[in-house]
Amino acid sequence: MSVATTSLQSDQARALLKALADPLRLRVIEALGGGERCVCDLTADLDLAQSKLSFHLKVLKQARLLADRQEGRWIYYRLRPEALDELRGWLAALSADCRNSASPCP
Amino acid sequence: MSVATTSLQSDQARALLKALADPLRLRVIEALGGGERCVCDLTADLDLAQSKLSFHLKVLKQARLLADRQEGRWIYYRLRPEALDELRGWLAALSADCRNSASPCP
DNA sequence: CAAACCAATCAACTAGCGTTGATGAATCAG
DNA sequence: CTGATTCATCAACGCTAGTTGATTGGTTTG
Repeated sequence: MSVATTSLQSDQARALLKALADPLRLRVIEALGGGERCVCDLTADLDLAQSKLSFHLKVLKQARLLADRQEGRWIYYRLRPEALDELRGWLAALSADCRNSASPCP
Repeated sequence: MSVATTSLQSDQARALLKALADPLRLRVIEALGGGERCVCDLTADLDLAQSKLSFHLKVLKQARLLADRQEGRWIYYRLRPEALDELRGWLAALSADCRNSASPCP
């Protein structure tokens, strides 16, 4: 299954990369690496101001790296592995064809 | 083969992600996806101010995404596929364990 | 040698991103 | 209904990263 979902456009890849390229967001991502968590848990575990966490969750969600669901007054976030896999595919395509030598300049 | 070179530290991953998460640098990366190029070629192809390109090449080189070599007065840059592969490994590890459901909050 | 060329570096400026603290919206308990 | 809880949103601020134009260093050519 999963024949490497047709590789990302570079703009989409860039959006994912940008969303991941923040230390705090990476901590969030890794905290969710073990499975779904609610915001209050994340706030406590990562020792973050609530509005700060909320801001970064929004960024990650807009990049479609996270999905969320509401249950009562709690909101649970989870990683979307498909997004990570798409990015992996994009990286794989990139590293495939870069071993050629240069056409000499002069 | 390649048992996924022991996965990156998250700090190292972050450095790679940050270096990649810039539109101009992505254009450089993709321009080098086809093989080694000299700076003057890149400047022309990407239609960039020389100092601007130089700045971004430096960032990419410091992140060890690029390597360079000098030949006369030209300097050739090339992609380091190992860096991309390390990042891919890191992403793979991340997407492996994130399908658990939450421990309910209340 | 001097002149031309390639690329890196620097200082000054700008803008976008993340932070902070307060406020608002939605849900639930009493 | 009232008050408490959970999370999102907002405006103001500060900082860092990228841009710009000029200069410097190093190499080749005449």
